[in-house]
Amino acid sequence: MIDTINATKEFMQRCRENGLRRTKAMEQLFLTLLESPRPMTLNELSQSARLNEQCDKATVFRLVQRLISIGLMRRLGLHERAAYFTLLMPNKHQDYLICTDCGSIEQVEAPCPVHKLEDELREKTGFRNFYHELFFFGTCPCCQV
Amino acid sequence: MIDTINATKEFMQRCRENGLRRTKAMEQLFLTLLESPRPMTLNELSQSARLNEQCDKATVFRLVQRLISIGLMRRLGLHERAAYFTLLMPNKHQDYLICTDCGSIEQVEAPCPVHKLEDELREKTGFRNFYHELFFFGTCPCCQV
DNA sequence: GTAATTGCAAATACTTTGCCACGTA
DNA sequence: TACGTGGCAAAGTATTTGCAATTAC
Repeated sequence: MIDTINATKEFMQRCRENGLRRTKAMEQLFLTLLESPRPMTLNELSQSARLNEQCDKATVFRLVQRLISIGLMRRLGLHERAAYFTLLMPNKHQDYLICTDCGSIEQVEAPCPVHKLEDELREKTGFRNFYHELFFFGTCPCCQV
Repeated sequence: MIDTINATKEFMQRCRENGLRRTKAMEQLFLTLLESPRPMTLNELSQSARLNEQCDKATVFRLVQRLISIGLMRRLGLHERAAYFTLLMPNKHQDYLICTDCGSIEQVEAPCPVHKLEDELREKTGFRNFYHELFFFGTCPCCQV
């Protein structure tokens, strides 16, 4: 709890250093995310106990945008609004390398290092139809100005 | 090329075995995906050379749904329509375990096995701001009827 | 006081469904 | 013929933007 409050203060401090203004919404957003054991959607955020009736969806959206732009947050998954689909080739697993600037997607040629952990988790967690997805993200050489 | 055609035939065969009817749209969809080195969005599919003016967006959508339901395709990423966001804690990487039925998201406690490959790829590819995301998917014990 | 931030409403964008015509088996 | 599939149009849902009012500094 104290950790959460201190972490929030640190995040707010980093925002200030990056030219953002400290607002109530910002504080509640940090507390909400720090208290959550998992990533959250914009809807979950704007309807959470701390933010609900506290601020508008658009406010949460723009706040998150700002925090992403200064490197305090990240959007998970492929960075397009649309969903991606792939064929399932039996016994062929594929990892991907994605440019966060131009959106290009390439296949990773190296062998996937996750299968061992996948087997362990399959057994330990009791999940069925178990599989994993591994994506690498970054700015590709072409997009580095 | 011949591989692509044969693979398409095999996929069509598997569709038939699962009670789906073989249609032109289905054939063009398989060819398109097999020729693509990466996953595709519904828009990319319905506007691709093979499918464009060949069939409607809704058709592609429903076709993909059917193929997913019989296990020939997969939708990448978290299975919610909305995007997920997370705070970036310095030096804290997190992998996730997600139930494809109830949508629950848990943190994976085991150490992440990807860092070595990440370092290799960072150097080899010349990408900047490099990072990765690893998700495990499956049906959690609670959702296994 | 100045510029960033907010709320509300409207505009976009992607996804999903209804309904009837059509094509496969 | 019977029923899965397709096209078109409309509905649904998440995201994004415009603008005037408000707030942090």
